[in-house]
Amino acid sequence: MKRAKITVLNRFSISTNQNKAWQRSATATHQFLHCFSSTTSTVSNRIDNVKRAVRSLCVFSSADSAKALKCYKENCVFLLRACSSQGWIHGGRNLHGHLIKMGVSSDRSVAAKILLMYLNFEKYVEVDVMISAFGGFDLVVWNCMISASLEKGRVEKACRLFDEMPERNEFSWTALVAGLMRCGRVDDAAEYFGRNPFRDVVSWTAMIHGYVQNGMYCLALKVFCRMLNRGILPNEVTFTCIVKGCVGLCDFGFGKSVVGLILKCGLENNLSVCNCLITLHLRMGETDLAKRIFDGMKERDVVSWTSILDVYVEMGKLIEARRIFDDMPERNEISWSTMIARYSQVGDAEEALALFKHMLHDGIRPTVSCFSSILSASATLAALELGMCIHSNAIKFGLETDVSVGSTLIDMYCKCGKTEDGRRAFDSILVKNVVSWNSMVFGYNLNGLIDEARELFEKIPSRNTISWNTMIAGLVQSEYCDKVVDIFNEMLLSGEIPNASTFSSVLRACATIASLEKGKNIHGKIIKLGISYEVFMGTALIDMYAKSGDIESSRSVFDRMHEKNEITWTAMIQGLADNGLAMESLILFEEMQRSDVVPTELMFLAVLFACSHCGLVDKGFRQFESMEKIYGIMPRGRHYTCMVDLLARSGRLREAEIFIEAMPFQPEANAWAALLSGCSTYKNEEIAERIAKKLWELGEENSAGYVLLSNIYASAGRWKDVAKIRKSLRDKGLKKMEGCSWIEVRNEVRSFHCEDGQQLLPSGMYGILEVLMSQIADVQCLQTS
DNA sequence: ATAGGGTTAG
Repeated sequence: MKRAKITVLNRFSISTNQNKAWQRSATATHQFLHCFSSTTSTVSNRIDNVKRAVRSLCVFSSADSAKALKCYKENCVFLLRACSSQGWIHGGRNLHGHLIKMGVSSDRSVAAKILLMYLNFEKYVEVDVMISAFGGFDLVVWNCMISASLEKGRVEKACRLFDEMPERNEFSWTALVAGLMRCGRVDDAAEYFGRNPFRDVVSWTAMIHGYVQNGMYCLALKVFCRMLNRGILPNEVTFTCIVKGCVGLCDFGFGKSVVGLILKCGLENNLSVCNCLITLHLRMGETDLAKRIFDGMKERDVVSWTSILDVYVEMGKLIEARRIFDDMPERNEISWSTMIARYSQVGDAEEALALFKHMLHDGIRPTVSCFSSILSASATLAALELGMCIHSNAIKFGLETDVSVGSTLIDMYCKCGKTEDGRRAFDSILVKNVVSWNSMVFGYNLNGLIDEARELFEKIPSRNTISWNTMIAGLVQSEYCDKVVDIFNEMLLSGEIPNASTFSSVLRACATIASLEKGKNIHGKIIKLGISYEVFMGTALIDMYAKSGDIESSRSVFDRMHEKNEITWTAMIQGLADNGLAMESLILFEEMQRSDVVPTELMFLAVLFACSHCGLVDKGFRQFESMEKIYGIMPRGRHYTCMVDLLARSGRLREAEIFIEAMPFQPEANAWAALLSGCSTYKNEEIAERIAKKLWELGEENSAGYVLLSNIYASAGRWKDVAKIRKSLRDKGLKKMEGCSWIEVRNEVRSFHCEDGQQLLPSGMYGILEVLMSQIADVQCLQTS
């Protein structure tokens, strides 16, 4: 197709004496042109191509040398293929009419292309006409029929046609093998290839390319070796396929041997071979060699330029890449795509959009991937207006029904908070795949619409691991943790294998409900499946064990993890501190400081918490001061609250009060509460009242402070003040934060709230509670006596 | 003669 295109351009440049010709075929060409411009008025390049082509057609009429006839036929073939691939059925019909008028439609080279076009459009009346023009079903017609059936994905029909053929030649076999490969029917293709009596270089290449196409690079390499052993000499097409296979497999050792073979065959100057060698060397990390190949090329085409553009893009040299892009003699949709994708990736959505507009202006039809990359940039930046602009263009090109464009549209709208528009994008997708379903479920989850997510999840025709992970992560995020284990079990029943990402969500849920039994069960499954302690999952395990009170298991997971990030360290340090092992927590923190990990804000929170629970006031202060001085981390409200707690717990109430007063910003309500709590422990009514006054003045909406103060009054027997506080709590509409406890009974978590009546709980549970209460009382008796 | 195999991005 590309060669034909160049011919069209060449013809255009020599078409000077064309007036007479133009008049002669005026009606046909006019109709032809009109047809194209009316159906594709938005795409200027199609019209330009057609205009050029029609002019070339006209030139032929005035200068009918053999050379011109050949050119003319090539132009016809180019146009017929263009009509086929672009789905321009009206253009195709008109062109056919034109060819009849010019008396070339019965030429077999042209007729075959017309036949293929009608087969592609599935216009069987016209197909019959063309077949009778061939004089019935001859070998060429059969081969065309097989090719066309496979193009449409009708594998069974193609095989039937092939099996029914009276005789077959090398074209029949290769058409079938290549077509089966294109349809992903690798085994069938291999079977037919084995039976092929005409195994020439083209058919071997078709096999090699088929394996590469289906990502089976290893097999591609094996077939290539087999071909060499049979003494078949690879040609330039074989080399382009096998080099692509080496790149896919990252087998650069094999790649180097292939380069040697290319030199032996004397194909090192072939254009296509050089083009793929640029990519091979880029992927091998030999960017200098890649550049040298490009520089040494005698002839370069748009693929060469796009390949070298990619070298600079991959090296992260965006400015140089842009310079190459601007200087390129010719750009195609892939060159544009490459640039736009890179600008989108680095978050320069504005430049991506500018290039996108420029591309449209140049009459290049944007590819699906172009839309996807620029839309995902809009999604990341939550740039709704930009996304909508791209969306309108996708509609213009009829690509909003495409599954991958649609999926990125869903993502973009949902990340911008426009869930309904996301749903509309979802509904517009013509043929949905699991990615589009997952995107929509993710979108609902993202915007907290957990019921909608669940409903849609149930409707997914064939779920994959990502579908389950998305749903599970959504439930964890929306804090429906008790439902997570149920859905996880459902996943296991469905036969889907969970991965590290699944486990990290499920463990987070177990940690939240502090369900050690369930957590251990999950850990068992992880071991059974042989999943290694990858960072996120390992950290979730540490957190689950720590939150469930099994700090020994938590630590043992931590010690067995090979790769740790700052979140892992934080989880362990926090876990130790929370479980009363404050000293161990501090020791671990110091161990971490000696390694390369830089402490974070959250880590300091855990450390200060540990200090406060150990009564290590001075150490706490040293850490607090080191935050800003050594690590440049500004302490936040929560850090100050920890410090207040540290002082208050050790009875240094006045110091705590001064510390709060000296804070550079408004303290958290919890800071006052911590101090009040200290006042309560050390029975200091004086400071407590001052703090309470502050709380009143601030109009603080935090109930904990009031409750604490009322407790202080209660313990001092000041019942009038207690009543006053309770009234003010009621007046402000504040409710005492509801306490909640839960236990696990036979693999089921049951939660209690203080207001739960007996009817809400199964009988028998209260009996257990009574036993527990008496055991607690016994322990207390022992301790006091 | 006509019909079969290709390289560049994500």
